[in-house]
Amino acid sequence: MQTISKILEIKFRRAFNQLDIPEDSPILLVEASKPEFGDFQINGVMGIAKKLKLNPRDLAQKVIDNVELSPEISKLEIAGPGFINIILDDNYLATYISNLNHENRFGAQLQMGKTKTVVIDYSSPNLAKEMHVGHLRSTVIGDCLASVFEYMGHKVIRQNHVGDWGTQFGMLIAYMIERIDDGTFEHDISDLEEFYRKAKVRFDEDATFADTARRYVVILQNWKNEGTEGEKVHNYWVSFKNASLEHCQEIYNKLKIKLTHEDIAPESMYNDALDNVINVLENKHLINVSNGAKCIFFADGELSGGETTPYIVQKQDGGYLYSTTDLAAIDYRVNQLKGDRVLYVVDARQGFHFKQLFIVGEKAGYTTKDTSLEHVAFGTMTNEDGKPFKTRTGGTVKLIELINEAVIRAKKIVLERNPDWNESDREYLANVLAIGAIKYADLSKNRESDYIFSFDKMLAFNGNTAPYLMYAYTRIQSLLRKLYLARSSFDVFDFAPDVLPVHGVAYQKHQISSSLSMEVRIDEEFFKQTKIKLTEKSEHKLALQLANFSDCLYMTAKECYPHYLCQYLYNLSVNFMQFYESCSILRAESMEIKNSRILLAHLTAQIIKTGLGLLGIETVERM
RNA sequence: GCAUCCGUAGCUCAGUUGGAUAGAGUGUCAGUUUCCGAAACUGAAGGUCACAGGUUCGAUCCCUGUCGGGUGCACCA
Repeated sequence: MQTISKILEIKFRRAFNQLDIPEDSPILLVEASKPEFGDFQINGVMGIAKKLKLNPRDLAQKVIDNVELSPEISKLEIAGPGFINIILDDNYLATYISNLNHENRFGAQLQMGKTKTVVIDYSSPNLAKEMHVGHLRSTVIGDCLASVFEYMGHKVIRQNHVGDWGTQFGMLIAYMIERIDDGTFEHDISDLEEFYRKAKVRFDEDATFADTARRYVVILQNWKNEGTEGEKVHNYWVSFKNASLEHCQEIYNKLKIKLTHEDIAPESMYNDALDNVINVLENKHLINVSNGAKCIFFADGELSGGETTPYIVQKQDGGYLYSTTDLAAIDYRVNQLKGDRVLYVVDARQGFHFKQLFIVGEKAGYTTKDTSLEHVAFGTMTNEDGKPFKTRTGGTVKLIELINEAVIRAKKIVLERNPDWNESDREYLANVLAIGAIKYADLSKNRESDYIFSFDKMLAFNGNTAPYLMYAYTRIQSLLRKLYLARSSFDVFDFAPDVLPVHGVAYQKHQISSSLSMEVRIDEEFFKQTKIKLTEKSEHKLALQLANFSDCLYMTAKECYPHYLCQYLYNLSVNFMQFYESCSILRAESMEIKNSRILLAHLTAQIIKTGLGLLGIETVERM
């Protein structure tokens, strides 16, 4: 069993072969651009006709004559200058989506084919400071992509390449020790930003302090040989890092980001490998010394511009740079972790650096022909004037503040909508909505363009937003709940006997005692005994969209574009709403159709929930 | 200066190796609740795809140029 688009492609390729059309001619099978053009369309015939100097409509007709319709296709039509429109057979489509379920990941497993190892570098905050809004996109986009790859059956290795190295840390440790000595140090370092600011002030105003700070950096680098002071400085460094990582983890927990301690691969991890990076480059005669710095220069055309800027791997004072670390990281990710695709979810402004890095990495021999290093670039987050997102005074906005603000606003809205709810339910919903809104607003836009952040727009609760998708889901769940009679307060339900023939199950996902998180599911027996029947147009449309889930995931993963998945889920929800408005379920004309529609609704809910889950967005059962 | 990304409806955005009459949402206006959740659905209006050439059956997409904007370019990360 394969995706419908793949099956159609094979069918048409066979027809092409019978007409002696070269194997490398593209079929160009795509989803129909408009409903009146059917379900799929073939765009390739016109190009081929031109190449072979044939009349495109005649060729299209010949192709159609050679395609075996049954059982997938109900009708083929020639349209315009030589398009072929494909209308799928209702029975076939119905059977196809009947086979979509959790076990085969709604068809996504079909794409597994070759399992790849995907290394994803994302989030990667600097531990010297608290996470700020600039870290949001990398964190959210990277986490989504990791989930998608995993869901499709690939092996995913997350790499949180946190910044725990560099001159700032000498300064921070010096300040930390100073505070400990005068007894004013707080061990949790509750406000890292403030701590950094004060350390910087000390660094700038006091030359002795600055010298100490610089000395600590050197000590840190060689601490194993620096005796007890080295050990002391090293230990403070470790404890500072841990404090900072706790801040990060707090954010990850709030945002439901899957990163854990296991995924942390700090810059310092590569320290011992840096000498060797230089050796490798030198052995390959790639290094030139310029102004005392070790550089790699590029040949004309190698970078398609910007070749005059060298890639510096060692400063004149002997120190290494992030460019050196990044090379060591390539070696590790490709040769230790065995990554087939190595993704860097990093700001687009670092595009030039990655362009250079990947070329040098290849020259150094760290990559193979089969490895793909990819800069998954994203644009800058701006305010509503299109300017970088800053506080009124021009400072950086802490990520935690942005999250809290979104929750506060969501709470207000929930209170207006559901004044009769209890406090804990409202709070729970507000959290899910706020986090979902933040993530969806980001993920639903093409990651490569700059993105205007607006609380008002993302919390608008209508249109292409997380709340709309969540609403579609709750509407279906509400419908399914109606099909059950409550037997006890929360956990077990019976089907109403005249509706469904078998037992259903309901269970609680979370520990909180609330119907918000009580999910109703239809059990396997019902699936087995119910046949989907597509009679109405809106049912056909919905079914087609359900069938295309795995194609959507495939494209999302291929291009690393989460907005493909968002667009898909939005369209699915719209299709469902239209179906829901035009086809009565509870009052369907027959039991057969009623049960079929219940299954359609159920399947829709499950795919919305799964899709949102891949975006990192939770669902609720009521809202 | 070189490089790079962008310019699509009032606003926010889609547009999958070049495909049919360029699509959504929002906002505006007009409809739809004795019926499964109106946080919904239906319809109308809204466009010189920045501009000018070129390539071809066909260009928002590819090429050239112009205008306007963002970003990056030697020892920070």
